[in-house]
Amino acid sequence: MTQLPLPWFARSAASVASDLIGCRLLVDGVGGLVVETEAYDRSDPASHSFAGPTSRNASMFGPPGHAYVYRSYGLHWCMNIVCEPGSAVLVRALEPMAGLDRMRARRLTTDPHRLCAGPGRVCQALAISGEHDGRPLDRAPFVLLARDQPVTVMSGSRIGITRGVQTPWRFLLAGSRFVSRPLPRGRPS
DNA sequence: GGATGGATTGACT
DNA sequence: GTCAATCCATCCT
Repeated sequence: MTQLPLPWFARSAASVASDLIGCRLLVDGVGGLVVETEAYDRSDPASHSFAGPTSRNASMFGPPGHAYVYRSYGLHWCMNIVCEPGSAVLVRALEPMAGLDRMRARRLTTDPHRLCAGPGRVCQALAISGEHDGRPLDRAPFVLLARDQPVTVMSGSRIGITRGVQTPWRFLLAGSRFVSRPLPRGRPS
């Protein structure tokens, strides 16, 4: 079990997003396998960083390997991991592995496939909020471990955006039933 | 100063 | 399938 060092994130978000599939993310001992991510970068019209730094997205322009946590639709939290400046990877789904009891209590559901399937659900299950914005992923309460076995990564179009729709920067663990939505039938985009 | 819409989710028809 | 919840950046007047 190897903790990913912060410089590991100092490269393109798409590259990090693909390599994060199969890694393990824990917050205070609660978490699991990363099975779904999306990449966003400075040149991407769908990205919060597209129009430059603001108070909300300041962490996206901070050091790599730190969290960028923002509020979505006024009520949910979404967690990203910062890569090269102005780019980040959105953590969209985990396969629950540790702290299932705490996840169930926070999420008010017992279905293991609904505990961490979606960016808002991941943050609720792991109790991630604005307090974690800007904090480094190599220190408590975070633990982020490298893959301990090889994985097959699939890619497709990102979810819930209106611009940059064609960019295939959503990454999934092949065959996982813990993703927020399956890839469309047929050839991946 | 006000209106609009979003990297979402859960409840409901 | 539709809709409301509700924060904040952006765009308009």
